[in-house]
Parts: sequence; structure tokens; C-alpha cells
Amino acid sequence: MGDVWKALADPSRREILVLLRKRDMNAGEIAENFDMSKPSVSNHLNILKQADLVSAEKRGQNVVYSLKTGVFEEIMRLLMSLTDKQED
Amino acid sequence: MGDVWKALADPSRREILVLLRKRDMNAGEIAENFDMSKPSVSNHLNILKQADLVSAEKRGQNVVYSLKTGVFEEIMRLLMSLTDKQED
DNA sequence: TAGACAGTTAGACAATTTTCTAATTATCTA
DNA sequence: TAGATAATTAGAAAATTGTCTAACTGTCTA
Repeated sequence: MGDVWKALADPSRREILVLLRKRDMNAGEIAENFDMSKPSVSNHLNILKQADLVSAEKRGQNVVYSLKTGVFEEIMRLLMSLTDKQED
Repeated sequence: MGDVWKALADPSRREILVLLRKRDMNAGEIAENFDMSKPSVSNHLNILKQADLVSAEKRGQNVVYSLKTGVFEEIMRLLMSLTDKQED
């Protein structure tokens, strides 16, 4: 299981998540939004997948990526616990 | 203004934040909690400061660090917006 | 089934990041 | 004021990360 925080550290990867918020997209559609080679985007998608922030489903010759929101809750929990001093 | 996400990407820095959740600490006290040279810790503290995640106040020959929770809200807002699909 | 298309893998390279030791600055106290 | 203590700055080395091109795999369709 990859590092969620490291995954979120890169601005391109955060932008991918924002894109996927609107709708599921395949790798090519995602890549169109970036001034970057396709393998680079593929690499970012892989890091997001390992961090469990997106899921990938092969559909024909495309791979459709979707946002996975489950992990966010965990992150938010940690952030909230930092916000509330002295708890724990 | 430094990058908050990059600041949060490092596990040692996140641990520093958790330490400061309990109470304010000076640089030396923080460093005691890590198997790392003092300059390295100092570097991490500087990155956290630039990201506005901690504040530093010189008190005598010590520098006391405190958690700054303001920025978390911004992060949480972004995370929440990702959680709620299709909004915006 | 041959060629085109979508996507990933492999390998190399450049940039960034983390860490160290040594040196420096600032403050306290005997 | 001299020496000790707290912390940072400087500069270098090692590790990690992001990016590229070239090559490969799998799927579709004419």
C-alpha cells in the first residue's frame, strides 16, 4: 500500500483527482489535460492507484479511472485530530 | 509561502505536528524524539514554518514551536470538495 | 489477420529532497 | 567576559522523484 501523503504531494496528481471528481475518465482523456508525456501521466495514475486514491477498470482497450473517496476520510480524521489540541 | 502538501508528505514532519498537538516544544525537545541530527530536525521545522503549519517564537536561547491549525481547514475544505462528487 | 490505437513498462537522466558534519550566531551564567 | 548551551546556516553526499523516449502488450476493426 503506497503512501497517500506522498501521492497528494504532487500538484499534477492533485489535479488529476480534481478532474476525476467531475466524472470518470480514461487514461488518454486524463493525459489530454496535461502538458506531459503519456507515460508520465501513467506513472502518476499508478501512484494514485497504489495510494488507493483512484481505481482502474479495463474496458476494452481503454482503462477507466475513478476517484476513490474512502481514504480521504482517514486523512481528514488525522487533520481533525491535529486541529483539536490535547485530545488523545 | 511554502507548499503545505509537500510539507505534509514527510513522515517525520507529520510526527512533529503530532508532538506539537500535545504541547508547545522547543527545537531541542523536538529533536530528542528523533533518531536524526539536530540540523536535520531544524530543516524540517523550517519547512513546516514556511508552510505555515507551525509558528516559532524565540524565548531566550530557545526557540519554541507551536502548531498552527489555520491551514488545516483549507486542506480539509479541498478534501471535502473531492469527497462530494460533481459539486462546483 | 494486419495495422492502428490505448496504455503500460523499461531504462536513463535531471531535479529535488533528505541527511550529514562542520562552522556560525545568539544567549545565558559562573 | 569566557565558556557552555541552543539553534541555525553552509555545503556536500546519497536517496528519491518526476520526466523523457523507445519498446512492448493488449484490443479493436477493416
